[in-house]
Amino acid sequence: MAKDFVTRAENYSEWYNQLVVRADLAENSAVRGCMVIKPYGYAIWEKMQRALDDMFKATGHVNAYFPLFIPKSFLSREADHVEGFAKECAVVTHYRLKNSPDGTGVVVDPEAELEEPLIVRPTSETIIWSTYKNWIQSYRDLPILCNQWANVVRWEMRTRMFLRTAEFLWQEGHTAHATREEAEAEARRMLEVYADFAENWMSVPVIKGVKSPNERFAGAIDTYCIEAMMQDGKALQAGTSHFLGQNFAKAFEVQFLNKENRNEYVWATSWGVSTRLMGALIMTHSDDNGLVLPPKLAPIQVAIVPICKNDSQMPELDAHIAPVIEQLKQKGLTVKYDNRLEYKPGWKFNEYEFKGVPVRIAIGPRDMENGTCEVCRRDTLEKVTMPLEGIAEHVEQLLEEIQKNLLRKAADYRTSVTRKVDSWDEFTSEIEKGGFLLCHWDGTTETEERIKELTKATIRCIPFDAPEEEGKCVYSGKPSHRRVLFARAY
RNA sequence: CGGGAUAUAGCGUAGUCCGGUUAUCGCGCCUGCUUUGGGAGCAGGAGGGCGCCAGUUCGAAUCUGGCUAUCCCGACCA
Repeated sequence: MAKDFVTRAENYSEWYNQLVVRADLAENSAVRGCMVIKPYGYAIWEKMQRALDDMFKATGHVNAYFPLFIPKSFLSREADHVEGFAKECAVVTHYRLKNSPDGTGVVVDPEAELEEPLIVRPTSETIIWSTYKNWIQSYRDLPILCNQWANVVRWEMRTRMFLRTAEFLWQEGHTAHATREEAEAEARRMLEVYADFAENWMSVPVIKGVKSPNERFAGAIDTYCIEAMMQDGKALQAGTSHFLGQNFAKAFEVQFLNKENRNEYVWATSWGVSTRLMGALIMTHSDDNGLVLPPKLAPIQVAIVPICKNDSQMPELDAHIAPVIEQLKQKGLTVKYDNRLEYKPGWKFNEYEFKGVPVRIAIGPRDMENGTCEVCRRDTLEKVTMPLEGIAEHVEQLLEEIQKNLLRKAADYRTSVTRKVDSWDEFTSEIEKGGFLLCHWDGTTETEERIKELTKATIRCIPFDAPEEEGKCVYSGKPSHRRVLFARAY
């Protein structure tokens, strides 16, 4: 059968959407801009959640849950915050429907208008800080290190599966601290957690840095971020951590009594990653054969496909393979044994490649005779026939190798599309090729916006590890002390 | 909200310019037999009235008007 999507479309986004659909991850919902995450896709998200949650707990955080609805007045308490989100809010104005007068259905009951409209949270800073006000009186109540797993709604003009949906799942951490230093350190620490997760669980290399003032979160003093590079040369913001200063504490009157018996405003951070990470995962590793998943996040780590001459042989193969499955499970691996008779082996091979299963084992009559099996790794599609003896140990090592290889491959790719650019001519031609451009920038928002206007490139971040280096702004020629990271982004 | 495009079976599509028997083909689905080491073969079968509304006409998937939805490009954004 002809492969019907894998010839990479001219249009990368078409390829991506096809890939998502074919890999059984998600589909568009009947609700505009919303996404149905299918069981296989959700299984990946659950693995991400679990890993992240463990990392949050290990850094002393606890989970809580806050309301979906935010009174309109709360949102407007912090000026920058409301300005940033006002244009994309879903608003609840009524609480009841009634039969329409002409009998053709139901209409909103005009009698049932809310006194104050409710906003479906686009993020929870406001509702949480209105709550923290009640939780905090003295320095003894600090710090508060809370996280919530939730859904949020941002009414985006244009949506895209996993990368920008109207409703999305995420976690948002909201912490409260007694000192500026402690809050800043917290924001930086959580960014490290995200970078660690991206690289060691997702095999997605990221660049850590700070956003330019223009790209800052609405209401933040500083926004730290991790930036990833997708295979089509576009950058993707994969996670953010904000140092909020005392902005929200002031907006919601959250003060604490310090050791000197004086009232002080609380210092805040917030940080979040979303189902967008799944978009990053897909766009970083996938190839024309389908999804490629890092072993640590793959819902199925090993797929075993028995091959037999006829139906009656299957019980014999089942018996032969049962101990192998057992050994693999003993190692804590997730194994899918697919002995369905209605699909042929070739079909199954393709199916598990679509789904990104890291390792596939095939065992047939020939192997039964020889005591062997065929092991195929998804990242390189390399096939090796080897003894069944010790297969569990081998697979365990292979999975680790694949996990590392994916990161290495992605990092090599990123290196190959990252270059230093020093002139405006070069910038305009190089940006067309995609990738990261490391350039000097004069530090002004005017220049940044002008560059965006002319080239669609934005400053992804000012990398933490950018060395001090004298140079001239790639656009204005004004002096600069370090290079910043430019790219076209999702 | 501006520019462009599309809407025919569960999915992907032909037909639309130039109206005319029973709306095309592929995948998938159902039945049977043969198959099973890279998406099996053959035979038979089920399923749609062409996004919605109105109009023109003896006759509309096809022409006209309106509406809706989706996709792409902008503006906006994690």
